[in-house]
Amino acid sequence: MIVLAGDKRTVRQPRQKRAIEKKSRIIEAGFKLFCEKGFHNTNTVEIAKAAGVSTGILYNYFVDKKDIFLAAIDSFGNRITLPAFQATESLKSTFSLPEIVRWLIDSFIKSHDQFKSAHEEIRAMALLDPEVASAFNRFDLQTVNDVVKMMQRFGLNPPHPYEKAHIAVSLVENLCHEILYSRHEDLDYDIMIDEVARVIVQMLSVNP
Amino acid sequence: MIVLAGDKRTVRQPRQKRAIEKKSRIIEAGFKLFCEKGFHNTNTVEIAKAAGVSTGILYNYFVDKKDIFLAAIDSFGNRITLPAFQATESLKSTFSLPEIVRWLIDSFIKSHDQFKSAHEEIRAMALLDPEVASAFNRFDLQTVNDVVKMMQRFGLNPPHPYEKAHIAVSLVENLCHEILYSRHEDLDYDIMIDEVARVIVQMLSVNP
Amino acid sequence: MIVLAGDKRTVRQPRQKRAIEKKSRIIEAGFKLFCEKGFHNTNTVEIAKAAGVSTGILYNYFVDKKDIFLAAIDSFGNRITLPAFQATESLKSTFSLPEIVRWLIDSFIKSHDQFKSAHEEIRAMALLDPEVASAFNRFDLQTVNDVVKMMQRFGLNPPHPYEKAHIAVSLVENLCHEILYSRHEDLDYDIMIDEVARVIVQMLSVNP
Amino acid sequence: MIVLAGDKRTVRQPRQKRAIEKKSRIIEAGFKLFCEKGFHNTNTVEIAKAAGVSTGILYNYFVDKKDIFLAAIDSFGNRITLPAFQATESLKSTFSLPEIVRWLIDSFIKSHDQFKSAHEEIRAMALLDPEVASAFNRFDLQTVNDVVKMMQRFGLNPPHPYEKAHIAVSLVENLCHEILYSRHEDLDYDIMIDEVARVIVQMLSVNP
DNA sequence: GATGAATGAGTCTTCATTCAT
DNA sequence: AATGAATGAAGACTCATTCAT
Repeated sequence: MIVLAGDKRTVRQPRQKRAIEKKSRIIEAGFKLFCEKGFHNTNTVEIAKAAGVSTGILYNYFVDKKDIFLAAIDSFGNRITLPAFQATESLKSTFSLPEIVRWLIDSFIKSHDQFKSAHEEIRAMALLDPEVASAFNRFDLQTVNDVVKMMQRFGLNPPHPYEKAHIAVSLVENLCHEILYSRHEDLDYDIMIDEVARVIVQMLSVNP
Repeated sequence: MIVLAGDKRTVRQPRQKRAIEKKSRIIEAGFKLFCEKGFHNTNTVEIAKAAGVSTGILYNYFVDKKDIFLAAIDSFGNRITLPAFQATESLKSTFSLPEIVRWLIDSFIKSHDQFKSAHEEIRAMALLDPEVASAFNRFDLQTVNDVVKMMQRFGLNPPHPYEKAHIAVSLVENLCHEILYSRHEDLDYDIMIDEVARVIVQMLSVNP
Repeated sequence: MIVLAGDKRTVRQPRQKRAIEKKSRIIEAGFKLFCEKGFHNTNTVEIAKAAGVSTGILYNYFVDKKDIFLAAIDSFGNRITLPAFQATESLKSTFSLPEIVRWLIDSFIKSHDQFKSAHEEIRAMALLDPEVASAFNRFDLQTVNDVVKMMQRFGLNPPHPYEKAHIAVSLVENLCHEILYSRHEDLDYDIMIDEVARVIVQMLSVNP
Repeated sequence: MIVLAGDKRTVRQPRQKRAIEKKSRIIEAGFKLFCEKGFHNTNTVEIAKAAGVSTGILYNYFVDKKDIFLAAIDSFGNRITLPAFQATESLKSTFSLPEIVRWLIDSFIKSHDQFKSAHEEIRAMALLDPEVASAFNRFDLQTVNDVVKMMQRFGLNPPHPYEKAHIAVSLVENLCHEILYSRHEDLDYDIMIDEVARVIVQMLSVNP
C-alpha cells in the first residue's frame, strides 16, 4: 500500500478541546468558502467571520491563509471518498460488480456536488505550489489506496492494481466534473456513466 | 458535429493589420505568463511588458484582465491538440491503432508540458466563472470533435462516439497531468500509458 | 580622503523631471515625518498624504518604507553639515580658530534643531539593520571628510586627522543633542560649549 | 550632586517576595530582548515567554509595553557603568591616570557589547517620548555622578566638574559605538582610544 | 491611437491589550 | 493572582484600472 508521507509544518497544535473545535470551525468555514468562491476570491476576513472568530486568531492556528487551504485539502480528502467505499462492503453480497461500480459513481457525483470547485483549484494550485502539490498528492493517494482496498474485498487481483485504481479514479472524477459543472448539452450522461462503469469493470476484472 | 457557440463579447475588434498583431502579441504574452505563473499570479503590467506595449493599451483590446485570459483560452485550444490529430493521418497506413493511440498519448504529454498550469487553472476558474466555463467548453468540444474526426478517418464507428471521445480525452489528460506534475513515486508510468491506450482502443473498437 | 561606497539598490530611477520632483517630494515628506515622529511612528499613508501622492505611488519609487528612510538619510547628510563648513571659508581671515569652532558649534546646534530625532533613530536602527548602518556610515564619512577638508583649509595638519576629525564630530554632535533635547538643568551649557571648543582646538592644533 | 528625580508612575508595587521576583524576571527578559532586537521588534508575547509568565500578567506589573522598557532603562543604568567605576578604586595606587582612563574605556567597550542597541534606541526614543527622556536622563545623570565621584577619589578638582564629566562620558560612549558597531575601515581605533584618553585626562587635569 | 504614472480600495498579517476562566 | 486565547484596529504593500499628456 502507498504510505502517506508525514507533513512537518511548524504549526502550534491546539491541545484543548475548545481550541481544537475552533480550529475545526476555521477549516470548515475556509473550506466552504474556498469551494464556493475559490482560494483567491476568499479573504481572511470572510473566513474569520464565517468561522465566528476574529481575523487575528486565524494566525494562532495557521501560519497563513494558504495553510488554512492546505488543512482544508486534508480535511476534504478524508471526507468525500471513504464513506462511499465503506458502504460498498454491505452491497457486496447483493449486487454485481458493475452495479456496485455504477452505484459508486452515482454516490461520487452526489458527494462531489458539495465540494464544487475545490478539487480543480487544488489541482491548479498544485502546479504552482509545492505545498499544495504535496497536500493534493496525499489526498490522491488516499483515494487510490481506498480503491485498492475495495478491490481486494471484492476479490479483484489484476496486475498493476495501483496504476489501474488511479486510472479508475481519474475516470470517475472527470465524469463527476463533466456532469456537475460542464454540462455539454450534446452529451448523454447516462450513456457516459454506463460506459465508464463498463471500462472500469473490464480493466479491473482481468485476473492474472 | 457539435457546433461552437458564438462569442457575444462587446470588444472592439481591431481592423488594421498593426492593431491585430498587437492584440495577438498581448494574447501570446498573457497566455505564456498564465501558463507559467497562473492567472492570479500574473499582473497586467507584466503582460504589457512581455507584449511590448503599454498597460493602458490593454484596455483598448480587452475589457479587463480576465478577457485576455479568455482570449488566451481560445488561442490555447486551437494550438495544442489539432497538430497532433492531423499528424495521425500520415501514420494511418504504417501503424496499428494501438500504436497510434500510444503515439498520440506521447505527443500529448510533450505538448502539455509547455502549457503547464493553464489547463488546470482554466478548469478551476470555469467552475466559478460562467465566461471562463464557456471558453473552456469551446476548447473541450473542439478537442472532442477532433477525436471524433480522427475516429472516422480510422473507420471507427462505435455507438455514442462523442461520449466515448470525451472519456478518451479525459483519460489522456489525466494521464498527462499525472505524469508531468504529480509523479507518485509508487506508480509505473509506462504501465499506465499502456493501460490507458488499451482501454481507449477497446472502447473505440466496438463497432455497432 | 575616505571614499563613499556606491550603493547598488535595484530601484527604478525616475528619469523625467516631474518624476524626479515627485520622488524628492516623497523623500522630503518622509524625512520630515521621520524627524518629527520617528520611523516606527510614521506610516505610509501619512507619508503619501504629506507628499501629496497616493500610497501606491510610493512603491514605484521605493522598494519599501525603509527605502524611503534610507533615501532620507542620504538626503539628510547632504544638507546639514556642508553649508556650515563652507561658510567657515569666509570667516577664516577675520576670526581666530577658537572663534570659528565656536561659531561652527553654534550653527550646528541651530541646524540640528530641524532634524530632531532623525540622527539618533538612524544610529539606533543602524545597530539592527545593515542597510541603515551602511547609510549612516555614508553620512558619517561625509561629515568627517568635510571636517578634514576644513582643517586643511585652515592649515591644520595634526597626525591622524581622520581619527581626530571623527572625535571632534562626535563631541559636537553629543553637545547638540544634549543642548537641544536632554536639557539637564544642572549643567551650564555655555561652559560646555566653551569646553568642547577648547578641547577640539587643542586636539587639532598639534602639528607634527 | 545631581539628584535623581522621583518616579511618579501609578504602577502597583509588588510587596510579596515572589511578586517582586516575577517583576524582576520580566524586566530582565524585556531588557535582554530590547537589547537584542530593539523595542519595536520585540513583542509582549516574547517578553512574557522569555520571563516564563503569561502575557496577561505583564499588565499587573506594568501599565504597558513601554513601561517595561522604562523599567529596563533604570535597571540598565545601574548595571553597566557602576562596577567599572568601582573597580578603578583598586587600581588607583598602581596605575597612572592615563592608564586608568584607558582601562575604563576598554572595560566600557566590553560592557557595551552586551547591551547592543539598547542605548542608542533609548536615546532615539527619548527624543519623542518625555517618559523615556526622563528615564534616559536619570541614567545619564547617574553615570555623570559616578564619574564625578571617581574624579574626587583621584583628587581631580577641575572647574565645572559635571560639565566636563558629561563631555568625557559622551566621548567614551561615541567611541564605544564607533568601535563596536560602525567600524569605519579607514580609522585606526587604537589611535582613537589613545586620543580620547589623552583628551579626557587633559580636560580633567586642569585644577583651579 | 498610445503611454505609463497615478490611483486607492483591498489584501494579508501583526500585536498591544483585554477578560473569561 | 494568573492564564493565554481572543480581539480588532492598524500596518505595509499590491494591482486592476484610469486618464492627462
